[in-house]
Parts: sequence; structure tokens; C-alpha cells
Amino acid sequence: MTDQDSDLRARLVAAGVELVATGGVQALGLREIARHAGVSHGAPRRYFPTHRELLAAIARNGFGRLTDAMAGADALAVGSGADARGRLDALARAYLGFAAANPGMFELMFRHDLLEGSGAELRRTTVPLFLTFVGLVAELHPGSGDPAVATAALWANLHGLAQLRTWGSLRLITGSEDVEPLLRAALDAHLGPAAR
Amino acid sequence: MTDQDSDLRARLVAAGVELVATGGVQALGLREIARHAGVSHGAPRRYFPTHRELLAAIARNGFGRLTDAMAGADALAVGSGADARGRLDALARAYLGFAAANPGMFELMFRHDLLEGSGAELRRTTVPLFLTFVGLVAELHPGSGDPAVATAALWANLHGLAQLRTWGSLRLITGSEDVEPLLRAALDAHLGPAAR
DNA sequence: GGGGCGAGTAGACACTGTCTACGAGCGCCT
DNA sequence: AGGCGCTCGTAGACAGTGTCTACTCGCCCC
Repeated sequence: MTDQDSDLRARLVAAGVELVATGGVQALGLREIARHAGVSHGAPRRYFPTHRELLAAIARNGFGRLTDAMAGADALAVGSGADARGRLDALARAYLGFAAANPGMFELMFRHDLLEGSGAELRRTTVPLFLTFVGLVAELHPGSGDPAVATAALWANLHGLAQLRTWGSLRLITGSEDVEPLLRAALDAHLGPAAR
Repeated sequence: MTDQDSDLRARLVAAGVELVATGGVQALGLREIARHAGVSHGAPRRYFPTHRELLAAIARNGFGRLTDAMAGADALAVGSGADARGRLDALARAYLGFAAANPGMFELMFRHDLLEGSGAELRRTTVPLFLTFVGLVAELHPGSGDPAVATAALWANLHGLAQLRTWGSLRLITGSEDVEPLLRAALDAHLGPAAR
């Protein structure tokens, strides 16, 4: 698991991360990743039996970075004295911010056809993140139904906003590329109007 | 545009629709569609200069069917005396129902990487549908901000639910495959509790 | 009746992911 | 010290893909 342990494995993932950031998902050909890492096209097979497993490893990196980004945003919110609602705001913004800053990676992370087989494991990595969401929602809305359901509905809203923005529908509909008003509307709808 | 006009064009799209229903997006190879339509692999090129344009035509079929399904559900709701909230319920359920019944097609419809170039045109086909949404939301919440923003936020919620369900996250989170409680939560959040 | 042309065929090309045979380089053990 | 074995990466074959180009067949119109 260290940097030294199986150098090429880490280099391949790093090459994939770089490629998906610059060229999107379609730049993640097996041979192209191998070229980018400076090895022959057969080399990845030693560490990743199939192309999909390499993609899954790249996606795993993305989930890690997403988790880190959100944890960081949450810690920052807590540090500046935010309450539950403020923390949820910060987490939601971090989610959308990650999707906007890493559209290719975000797409890869949720392309179940590319990750089949490893999908279940990747899904599990989002659980801790989700649990903090649930805790905050429960704190904000005590005793009003299952907080997991409310949280899942909210998460789906964030996710939909992220997807539809990269798909380009939002600008068509609202006339603006800005998700901010939509995000506010979604948060207000699910969590109640923000305290001001 | 009739059945007779360029027979093969329609047959190719029909073959694609069938293939995507049974084998998902990855079954939509150009050569495989041609085989399924009983022609050689070079034939599609006469009607679709590139593979992506054929996929776009298949997706266009999907958008048409989605629009029809939602319009039908809405008409049914109106026929049974539903108010604005009831119609929105029916429309939302139709959207999720379509996504659940045609997961491959739904995925294709929102795979911008496969539809690049034709994406803008396809997006436009959803506008009338969206406008009825906006009208109903405006009727339900008169004078509370831009109804287009509220509607876009709601649509994103539906879309996110559809995507996350096919991705398999919802079962992990809520312990159940059923979207119904999540849908109710989303609708209640955005539209207020349902009249009963 | 013959020329042009639209429609589909067939093959070439570069490229992909997978599989297999091979070889270079290193550590280990006697 | 020397040979063995094993890990790691190379190189080529293979079937399959999307695109492009040459071609052929059949039909319509003059």
C-alpha cells in the first residue's frame, strides 16, 4: 500500500487520473493508460486482470478524493462555528464543487457499466460520508420520519444537479449555467429555509 | 418520415431500440446494430455518417417515448380529476417508471459522450415536457420565486433518484430497493406535503 | 435501350482489449 | 560462487471495433 509497493500499479492509476482529467472517460483506453505510464500495453495485466479493474482503481482514487474534499469542507465549516444546517450546506457545495472540478472523474465514478464487479465495493466507500449526512439531517429534523430516507432524497437531488449540469440541461432550462440558485432551492426544500 | 421513407433508417433505429432494451448500451455497436437489421456493416453509413449519429437517433426515439409516457400519465391524472399536485405526482412517477422500465435507453439518453453534437437538439425535445412541469409548479406555489428554478431543482431530484437507483446506491443506503418512499420524500420536500 | 445514380456489399486500415509465449533481471539457497 | 526460480515487463497474435473507399447491382428517366 505504500508508494514503493508495486510502483507500476500506482503509476498506472496516476496516469489514469491525469488522463481522465484532461481527456474525459474516453481517454481511458487500456493501451493509452499504459503508454502514458511508459510501459507496454500488456504490462497493466500483471496488476489489473482486466481493463475494468484498472478503471475501478482509478474510480476508487476519485472516491477517495471526493471523501477527502467533503471531509475537509465539513471540518472547515465546523471550525467556523457552523451548525448542522451550515455543515450540510458546506457538504453539498463540496459535492457539487467536486463534480464541477472533475467532470470526467465524476462520470467515471458513476458509470456502472465500466465498474461492474467492483461497483459494490466502490459504493461502500461512500457509506461513511453518507452517515455524517444522515447524522446532520437527523440533528436538523429530529423525529420526522426516517432520516436515512430524507438524506437519500437530498443526496439524489445533489447528484441530479451535478449530472444535469454536466449534461447541459440546466442552462437550457433556467437560462443560466449557475447551479447556485438551484442548489439553494434544493437545500431549502429538503432542509427548510436557511437560517440567516 | 413515414414507414416507407428510407426503410433501412427506421429499421436500424428499431434494431437499436431492441438491442438497448435487451443488452444495454454496450450492445449498441455499429456492426451489431447492422447485423441485427440484417445488413452489412457499411450500410448504416448511408443514413448515419457516424456511429454517434445513429445512437442519437436511437436516443431520440427514447425521448419521444418518454414524452409520450409522461403525457399519457398526465392525461390520465387529469381525467381522474387530479389537481396540480396530483398531476405532478403522476408525472414524476412516470419519469421514474420510464427509467426503471428502460434502464439501457435511459442511460443512453443521458450519455453526453455518446451523443455529442446532437446533444443540444435532444435536450430541446424535453423542453415542452419541462414547461408543463413549470406551469404546474407555478400553479401550486404562486408567487414564491422563479418557478423554473424550483422545477429544475425538482427535476434534478427525480433524475438523481433514477440514476442512483440503477447504480444500486439506494438499496445500500435505505436498505430497500424501493424508491417510493424516496420519491414521496422528494415530492413532499419540493411541493409540500401531499393533500390527502 | 443505355447512362447515371442511389443503395448496399466487401475489404482494407488503424485501433482496441485480451491472451500467450518469451526473456531479462534479481534474490535465494546450497 | 553459481545455478535455479520467480517476478515483472515485452512483443506478437487474435478477434473485434468504427471509419473509409472501391465496387457492383438494379432501377428510373431521358
